[in-house]
Amino acid sequence: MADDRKLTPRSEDFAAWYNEIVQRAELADYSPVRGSMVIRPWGYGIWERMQRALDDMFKATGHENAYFPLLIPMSFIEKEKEHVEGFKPELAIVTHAGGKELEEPLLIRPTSETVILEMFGKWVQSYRDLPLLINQWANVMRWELRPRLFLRTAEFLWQEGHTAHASAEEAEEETLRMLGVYRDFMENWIGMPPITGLKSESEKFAGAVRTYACEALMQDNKALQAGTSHFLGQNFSRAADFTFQSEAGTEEYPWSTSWGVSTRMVGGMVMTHGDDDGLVVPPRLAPTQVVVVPIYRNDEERSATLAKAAEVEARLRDDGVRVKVDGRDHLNPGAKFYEWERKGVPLRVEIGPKDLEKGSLCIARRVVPEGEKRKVFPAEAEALASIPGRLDALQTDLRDRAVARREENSYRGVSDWGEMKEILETKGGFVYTGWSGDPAVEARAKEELKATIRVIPGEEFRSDTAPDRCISGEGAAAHEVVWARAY
RNA sequence: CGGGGCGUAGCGCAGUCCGGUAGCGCGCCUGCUUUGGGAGCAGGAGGUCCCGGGUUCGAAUCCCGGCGCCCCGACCA
Repeated sequence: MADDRKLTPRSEDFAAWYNEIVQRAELADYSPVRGSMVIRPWGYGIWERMQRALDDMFKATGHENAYFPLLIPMSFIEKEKEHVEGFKPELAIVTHAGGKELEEPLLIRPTSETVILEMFGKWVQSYRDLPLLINQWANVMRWELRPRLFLRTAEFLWQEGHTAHASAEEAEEETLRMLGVYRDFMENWIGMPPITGLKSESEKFAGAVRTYACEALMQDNKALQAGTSHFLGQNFSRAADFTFQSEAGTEEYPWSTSWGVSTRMVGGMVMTHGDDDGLVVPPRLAPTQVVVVPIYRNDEERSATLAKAAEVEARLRDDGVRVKVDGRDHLNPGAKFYEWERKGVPLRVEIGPKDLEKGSLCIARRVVPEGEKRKVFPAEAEALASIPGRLDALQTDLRDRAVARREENSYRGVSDWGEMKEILETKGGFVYTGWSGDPAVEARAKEELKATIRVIPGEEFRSDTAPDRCISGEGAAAHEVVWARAY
């Protein structure tokens, strides 16, 4: 960077911009262990807001939290053939403990289906014990070859929901319900509107019957898989020899689901809303929604503006606003402005001698509406009263802008391979086409275009006119699919 | 695992080609003056120059061997 106070612009080098913003907004830092990161208070505060909102949504849909162990016996994961095939390359395995080599290696969970279903088997005897609706907040480890802060780290934080049901229909319903919860959360809390749908066979979770996913489009027009919900059929209950007695008296394997979202969503938030000045945190996720900066030239003004700042803080806190006064004396106001803008705090209230004199407050907005100025100067009472509404409006505005950007960069009705190639190699974005269902077409796209089918879109995201031919030119379209380059 | 880049003060870097005992900016500490968009001045603290060997009177610099990190790719339920 020419000026190390400024970020590399997104247009110049999006990856560099992303790395700089994550560190300079103090979201996270590299740790001594390659592939692992330290989540700093500002980043963790955002994750905590995400957790709280999601946890409420899980509880509201009947789930309870539990906690299962970090270490899983090697033999457990080997019980489900596809599962172990899928995960083996990225497992971290503990072979020694207590100064001795272990008889059976223990793996650090990459996900917990195997151990959770094993335990479910001990707890469930009858259909009356079903459904079992469990979630856990945990860390997992997948030894990724190429880590990226938040987007792909060896260790990451997530939640994994695991449920068991007496019927396939009920389990499928649960799978879709949680996909909907994720979508709702991403739209209304992160302001990161995903498209949702089914994964193709080649992209589904190892061991699942069907995988549904939320796919969001980042500002560089690459897709981010932001959450998945799996219908596991009876695969994992069979592997764990988990059975129950049905109402009819027969012994059956339950139908299970699993679903997860992770700290990757923090990366998605960065790449959805951040700009060349820094991070933009949606109000509902911001650990601090309003920062109050006092401005003064002498001790008298200092005490007067600090007193007013405390008053403003108390008033906003009463209104349920997360507010903080930045009373640091060794920084001048400009330095504070830049810092809080870089960290993405939605609103700033500036209080100086002129405001005290006029009985007004300065409200500076992190995101400036088109054609307007950053700062407005309403009378104090009006300013304070307006803040909750301003936060709500920004929350909605961020989402609406993201929806608009997603749609502007979605290309429907593409029927020619060359056209798809042209889009993916230049602008990027979501490309909707027909697909015969032949995996060879996916393989070709991956090789030639570095693109994959992100989802077979759910009904609501499908085009008005269903494509009739496969994008390969060979055969009829079995589905409409969405292609993109992805993280 | 392939390609590229980089390891020198907390951070960002120069110095390395051409060997001579370590420097710049930011940050940090103290004081004074400042404070409405990244303050100024003065004084100050801070370094196994990634590690190990070798060459040399002398190595951040040259030679050999390691290690680590970042980026691009392969891979990524």
